[in-house]
Amino acid sequence: MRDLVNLFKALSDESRLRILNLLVHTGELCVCDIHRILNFSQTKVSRHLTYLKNSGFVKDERRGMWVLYSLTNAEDNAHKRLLKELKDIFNINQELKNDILQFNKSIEQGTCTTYCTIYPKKSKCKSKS
Amino acid sequence: MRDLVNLFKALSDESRLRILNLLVHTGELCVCDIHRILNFSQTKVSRHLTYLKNSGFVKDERRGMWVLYSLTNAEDNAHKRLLKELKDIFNINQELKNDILQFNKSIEQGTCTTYCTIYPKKSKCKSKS
DNA sequence: TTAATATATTCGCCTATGCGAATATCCTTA
DNA sequence: TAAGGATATTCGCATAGGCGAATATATTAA
Repeated sequence: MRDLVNLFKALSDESRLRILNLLVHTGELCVCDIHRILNFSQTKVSRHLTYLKNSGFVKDERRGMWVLYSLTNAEDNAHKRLLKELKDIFNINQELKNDILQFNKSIEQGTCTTYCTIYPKKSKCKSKS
Repeated sequence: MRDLVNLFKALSDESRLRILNLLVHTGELCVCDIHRILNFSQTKVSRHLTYLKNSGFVKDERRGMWVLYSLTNAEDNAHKRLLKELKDIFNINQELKNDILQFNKSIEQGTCTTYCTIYPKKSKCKSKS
């Protein structure tokens, strides 16, 4: 029960939903990419990522200088269901589409650290979506 | 976006989830039934019902002395999806089952105002679930 | 009109949490 | 080891929201 409430709490913030939307779409991103794409202060991004990590929605992995964040594999049943639904809800949300456009721009302009510097080979993969 | 966040905020509290679970299961209940079944103070029940009403999850209807609360018909797409998922999540949650047991007890003992006093004819219907 | 029951609201208090600014820490490279 | 970029944490402040106690309001019945 407490876990369930905490899942909803993690989703109760517009900044966190926008971050999750980006991670759902891209697979993984470093902090500075989220910072640039959403135009959030670095502190703000880091704080919300910590919150999402504690809630179990995301995990982090250090890659040299950078820390990459991505969605966790939901083991809990409620988590699994919510995540699935969340993806659909993101898909039908107009406002969130703009964030994806900003991500695409960062790929085209070569400013996306995750896919242009850390994983340059994956950068082309982006055209698939 | 703000609407979506507000839906999640409404679900970010254990008391509200327990109230919603009861309403999902029973269809509608008056404030005093929720008060007795969940053993919440009357103030607490009223406060959370007001919150749920403002968030769009429930509606109220005065019936003489009592005010009956029930789920709204979700018009919004995200609301519709969340509600559907919520019902499944409630179903697989062990802790919430006890609240349903308490409701059943109140039916058997004749202390459920909604189905023994306000709608006595519906009281038998309860055996269907 | 008065009493009783049901419901809503207000008040004071406390905690959670959001924010920016500043600072600390970690990692790489020179 | 020093510099610089990336990330995390701390601090001070403000607001949201949870709670119980008390109070107000609404409705019914006597």
